[in-house]
Amino acid sequence: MATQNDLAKYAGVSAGTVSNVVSGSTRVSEKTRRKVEEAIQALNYQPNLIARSLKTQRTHTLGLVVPDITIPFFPRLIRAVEAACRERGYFLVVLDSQENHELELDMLALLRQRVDGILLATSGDGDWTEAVSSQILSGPPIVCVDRVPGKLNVDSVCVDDRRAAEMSVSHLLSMGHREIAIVTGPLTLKNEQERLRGYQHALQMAGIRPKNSLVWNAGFQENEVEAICQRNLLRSQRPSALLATNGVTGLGALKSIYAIGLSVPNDIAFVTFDEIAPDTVFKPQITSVIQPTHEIGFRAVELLLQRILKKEQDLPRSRIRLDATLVVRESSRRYGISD
Amino acid sequence: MATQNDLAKYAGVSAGTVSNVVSGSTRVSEKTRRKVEEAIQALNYQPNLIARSLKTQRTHTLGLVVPDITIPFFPRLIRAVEAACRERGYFLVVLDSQENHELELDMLALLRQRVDGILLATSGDGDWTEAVSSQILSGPPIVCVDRVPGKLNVDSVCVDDRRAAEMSVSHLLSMGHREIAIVTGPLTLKNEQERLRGYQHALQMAGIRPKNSLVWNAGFQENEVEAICQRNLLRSQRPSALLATNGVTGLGALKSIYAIGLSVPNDIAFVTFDEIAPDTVFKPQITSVIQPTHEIGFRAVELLLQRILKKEQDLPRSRIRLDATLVVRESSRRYGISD
DNA sequence: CTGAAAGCGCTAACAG
DNA sequence: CTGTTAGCGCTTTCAG
Repeated sequence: MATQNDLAKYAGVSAGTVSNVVSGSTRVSEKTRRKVEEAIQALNYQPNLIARSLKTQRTHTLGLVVPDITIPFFPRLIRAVEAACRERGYFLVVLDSQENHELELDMLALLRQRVDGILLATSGDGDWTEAVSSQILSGPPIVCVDRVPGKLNVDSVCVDDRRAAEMSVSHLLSMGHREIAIVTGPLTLKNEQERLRGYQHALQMAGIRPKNSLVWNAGFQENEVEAICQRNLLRSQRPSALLATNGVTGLGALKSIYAIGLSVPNDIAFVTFDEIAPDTVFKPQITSVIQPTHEIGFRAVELLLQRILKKEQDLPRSRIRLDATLVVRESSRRYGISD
Repeated sequence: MATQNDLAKYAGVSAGTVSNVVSGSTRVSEKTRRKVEEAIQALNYQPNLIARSLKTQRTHTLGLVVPDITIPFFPRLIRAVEAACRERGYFLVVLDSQENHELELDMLALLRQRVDGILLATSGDGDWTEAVSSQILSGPPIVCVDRVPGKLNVDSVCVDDRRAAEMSVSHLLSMGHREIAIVTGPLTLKNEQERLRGYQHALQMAGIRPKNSLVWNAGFQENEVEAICQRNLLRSQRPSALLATNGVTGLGALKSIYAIGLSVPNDIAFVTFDEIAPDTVFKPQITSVIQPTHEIGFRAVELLLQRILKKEQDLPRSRIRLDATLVVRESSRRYGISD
């Protein structure tokens, strides 16, 4: 691999001048620029990024930590973020914390020296103690995407969780349901709190008093979700509709519905946040709250780069909220109405 | 961030000695080692990886390029590879080439300076001309996983494609099918060639002459797959069973079966390589060839690290083949037999 | 506009 | 066993 020094010798100029050409400085005459560019061609020069990083203290790389790469939502988010990075000339490294807070903190630590900024969709499993938070916040800037820890004071980009939940509940109400249960993920996440709030608010607006017995708070462990759903579904008065606030509880709830031998939507109507399977082939097709993945990714990268590049002016915290879309499919169709 | 120099001053020793302690050299007395370790604690020292890389020409990082992160198989593979890397103390960066050969080559180029070795599951879309190949092979060592380009002479780890296909066909034969079609991905991939060969071989063993009209060669573009399948399924003599050689053609085929209004397995039996949806909830449940993802990932990392670490002895090319498992579910059940 | 020189933080000889 | 030294390849003053 040729170095700038080699170029300098080949072109008969100094190393500093070569550097100026390579980094596109204007302080170089046309003539020498041309000479250096020839040398670049001739020696097939590629700048050494590691050396550059050592000098500039910038890696020109962003990190994205997702909580579970096997959930279909996250690959889509990854693609969006990757596209945004590519557009801005940044390299992206993706890590999967496997819904494990310890691992997540490890990964954040690993990223610290390797990236200029971090996009974080946190695991639901997190404590985010004061100590941990300040430790993390002392590293490269962070923007939370999709999943926002309740306690951490950071920039974030996600959907308007409350409205999305309200929309889902309104839909179920309009289908004639009055007994609507909700199965949430961990309430340590701001999103889950908001989605729950939206659910409660929509019910109240419709003159229905939310019942605690219809709020099923689960974590993100499959077994846990299924156990909680099964237990509740087997009780004497089963709700006529169920809203899951994310893909994990959605899939878990659906599994438990089937395990018990109920069918959707005839025995129980079902709506979930996020897609949990390819939507055209498999039955039942699930009514879902779809997030604008692409926009989330782009806005998050944009925000993060602002933080990175304009560190001078301490921007106020941004909480960007985007609109989600409810896609109505079979699983919430009115009783007894079929294809 | 404290540097080794800071440590040296704090501990009253030289920088070189600090380095010896940090990199675990034995050539250090107990006493000075202790002094330095105290300094490390006191100053909360973290070695600077970039500086280390610049010096050692190693990043202690591996790269994994997958062709489509939205296909459920790849997130699982990523997890396995990530686990293997973690176990060996390596950092992993994952890139998604989106089934686009140009992008794939770009990414390979980006990785060149950032990793010590590359795991590649190639896009089906690739040409791998002589020029491109030698260009790539001049970079860090590569091991292909799951998908192997026909032309590229590299180490690889994948399932025994031929046997897996034979197994699938045998299963369909045992269910009474004689007219079995196959829908393949691009035959530029060694795997697809092998799977096709396995299909043909299994038929011949059963005394059935493979027909060209039952070999549907598609690419990895959804539209393409669906178009080809639809066209063929609408012909006068429809096969009674269909084998898809990967998750992409599998999902495409299934979509076209449904689009035409056929049902599985009553109108046509169906088997595919790889899982294309969560298996317990959605109907129909699909009979699938399951790959040992975990083992693939571990073997691939192991092989790659051998290449990286033992460059002296020019190891011969390894082609590791592992056994796949056929999981029989509804979609290939015998006609007229239901739950 | 160009050259010389320092130094980012680390490792790896090599003396002592 | 420890200190000194010379870079890895690049950017960035600072003189000229």
